[in-house]
Amino acid sequence: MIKSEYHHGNLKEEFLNIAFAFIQDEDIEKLTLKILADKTGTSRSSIYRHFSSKDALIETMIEKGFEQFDDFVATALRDRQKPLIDRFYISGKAYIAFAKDHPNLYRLLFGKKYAYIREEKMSIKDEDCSGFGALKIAIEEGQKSGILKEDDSYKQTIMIWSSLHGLASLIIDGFMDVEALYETLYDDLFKTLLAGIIATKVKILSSLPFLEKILQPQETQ
Amino acid sequence: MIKSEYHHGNLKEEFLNIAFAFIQDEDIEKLTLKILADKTGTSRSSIYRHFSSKDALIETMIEKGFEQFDDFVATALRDRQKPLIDRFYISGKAYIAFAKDHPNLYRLLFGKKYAYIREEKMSIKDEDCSGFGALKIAIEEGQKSGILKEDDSYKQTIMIWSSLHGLASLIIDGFMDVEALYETLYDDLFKTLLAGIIATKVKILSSLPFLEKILQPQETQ
DNA sequence: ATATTTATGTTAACATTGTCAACATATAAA
DNA sequence: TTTATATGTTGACAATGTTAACATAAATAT
Repeated sequence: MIKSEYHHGNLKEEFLNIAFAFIQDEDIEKLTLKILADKTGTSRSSIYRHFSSKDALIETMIEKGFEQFDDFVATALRDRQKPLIDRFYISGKAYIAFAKDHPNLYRLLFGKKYAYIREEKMSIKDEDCSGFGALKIAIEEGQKSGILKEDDSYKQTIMIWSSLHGLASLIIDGFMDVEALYETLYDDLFKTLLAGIIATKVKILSSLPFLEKILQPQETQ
Repeated sequence: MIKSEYHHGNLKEEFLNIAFAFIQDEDIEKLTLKILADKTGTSRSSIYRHFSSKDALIETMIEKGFEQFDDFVATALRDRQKPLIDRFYISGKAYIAFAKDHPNLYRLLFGKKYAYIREEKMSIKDEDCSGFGALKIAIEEGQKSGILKEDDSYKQTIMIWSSLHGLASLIIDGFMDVEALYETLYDDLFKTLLAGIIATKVKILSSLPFLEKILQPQETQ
């Protein structure tokens, strides 16, 4: 493929790369077609040869973003080598870390504006590839093995997810000084939520020392 | 005050009223100066006689919005007639209700874009008037009276707030079908969070029947 | 009362935005 | 070699927030 002055050669991917690099630092709202044009050395309207609109580019970003997110968050959940409780802990921490490391992308994925894309990507249908589905499956695994209380797994998944989402959102949206406390907050939240779904009569394994107390059959402290 | 053709008379307030009415149905992003102009029968730039910019109008909305929010959410928290646990329950439910009833306003108040306004309004300084401060005070009240475990009240406040914020956000931002389940979810979340902060050896009062189980000194179930 | 100042609204212009039609050129296919 | 397709440019469009220059009503001073 000869490098020509006129044809760029790989514009579509470069648009996406530039856009992802951009939201690493700035909100997606600030991204303009002019910025994309300038950084690629093309004109403002060249994007329309590759995306039907600016929104279509963003929609593609969201789809790719969810793949990144799901990989990063759900991989630990699926690792059957580790104790289930540890997988929850690690995966939840990865969730927060992802939001902290990519706040603008996280907001894009879980904000209101493009909720319709999320619905497609996170739908229950693809339980094994979405992070949400992976959590639900892990919860069901815990119920079957007796580690977790029998309950509506969908409801429990949402409850845990919502708490993670809340903590992540407060951190990245600059709510008071949550960020300074987030590690302790995460541990506290994890313990509390775990205590809410865990079965009490079963001996449960974890390699995480700080969890020992709640993992022993409960006594009034 | 004579009604003139040229001078409107009460434009500033009317701009705010129209803007609040607008975000009852649509996102703040969709509000334009043209809309404000048309609805008041003035020109697009008349707003600049009352606000230094469009953002300044929105900032005023946020300040007023927080007053609404704090009133709606924190009033129950301060009502010392009721048992403390019930106040938590009612106030948390009001939090969710506010978000559900005014999703665009809620997003405006707790989103990233105008976080700097929130910092002023919610600062620790005015503990008695902000909803956040009221929750913190109520938690401290619970600790002093022995109902709640001794712990860092600021940290606990954030933990509870973040869970509420997470549930509210998932509901209003269209995350799967959370809205359909939210009442059950709220009750479950409340019980779980309460179990995490409650003192176990004290007899605690509530007029809420469904809380009885966790309010009795815990036994393995 | 009259004159002056201040408050409030209008008009016209600006740069910036996303978008599109008409055109241009490079690559691929016939 | 011709034709078709893919990809990029140019120039225009309406809509946006904003500002300067102007207009008029209301408040204040004389």
